[in-house]
Amino acid sequence: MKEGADLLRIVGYQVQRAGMLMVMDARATLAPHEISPAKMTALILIRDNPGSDQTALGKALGVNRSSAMKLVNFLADRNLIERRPGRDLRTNALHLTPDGERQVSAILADLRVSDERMTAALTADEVKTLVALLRKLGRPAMNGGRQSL
Amino acid sequence: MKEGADLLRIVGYQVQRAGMLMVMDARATLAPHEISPAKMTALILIRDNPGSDQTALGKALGVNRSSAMKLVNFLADRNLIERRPGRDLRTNALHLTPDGERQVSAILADLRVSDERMTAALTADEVKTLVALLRKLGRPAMNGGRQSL
DNA sequence: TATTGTTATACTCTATAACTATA
DNA sequence: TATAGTTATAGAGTATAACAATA
Repeated sequence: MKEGADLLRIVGYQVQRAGMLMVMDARATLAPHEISPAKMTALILIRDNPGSDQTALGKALGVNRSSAMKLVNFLADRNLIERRPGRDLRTNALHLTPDGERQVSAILADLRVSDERMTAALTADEVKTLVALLRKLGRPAMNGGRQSL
Repeated sequence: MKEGADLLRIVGYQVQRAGMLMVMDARATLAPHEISPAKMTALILIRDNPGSDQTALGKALGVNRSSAMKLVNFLADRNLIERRPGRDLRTNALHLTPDGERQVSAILADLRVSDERMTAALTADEVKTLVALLRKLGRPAMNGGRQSL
């Protein structure tokens, strides 16, 4: 099936479709570790932001509190992370366990293999450009702070 | 929450995250039409590939036959598309109805507004570059047809 | 034998709403 | 009043497995 002129021009479709292909490969690659790409992302975010609470994790992942709960439960049940007392009595401070630290490195190695396979058609410069452009999406246009009409 | 060095480098994460932001905006924009971004994609694909069968539609969308069935049922129930006799007695040929043709144009207008809002920070050239790079993902590296070691 | 459509079923992911403890 | 965590429930979306009809 061919993508017509409209689909070729809708950036959201192109981004979403490429993302789907990348995630499908990542999912298959991570399957032996019994962890999904989204859960691996959560694990990495907790590692890089130790002491964060569940609500902040959810916001970073684009899901709500109760969905974040499920991710945290999954990771905690597998002893990859633990809930420690947070800044007040309502909040949990999320941290990787020693076992989590060890496993995240191993899984990350496999994830990088998948990522490099899927980006093999791009030069290093192209990858840099791609990521820079992706990170501009969903943000207001830059025009020196002046108000546009 | 901050994206650490690993997440910044994993292209699949960046693509998937940007795609999520784009799709979230598209979903909210299309909500009044009571159609999801994925279903709208299916509708556009059928319009641009009239006479295709359900299996081909599924492959184009990255889902299997039974999932494609649900999409086709949804669109057919709303009289946006119809199943006509296909190239043999097993297959359906999918076509937009006159009503579907009318509606797809209206929905597309709204979808473009969302897409342009989310890409407002990029120049026209940057959008072209972004789409070109996205379309290289998930394909083997180009090296003039010569075999790499 | 293989393919297409179809159906039933189950699983994953997510959201909503309500509740509690705390702020 | 507002916020964090929690729980139960429901709704999408998808996959698997089976079957009938056709190739």
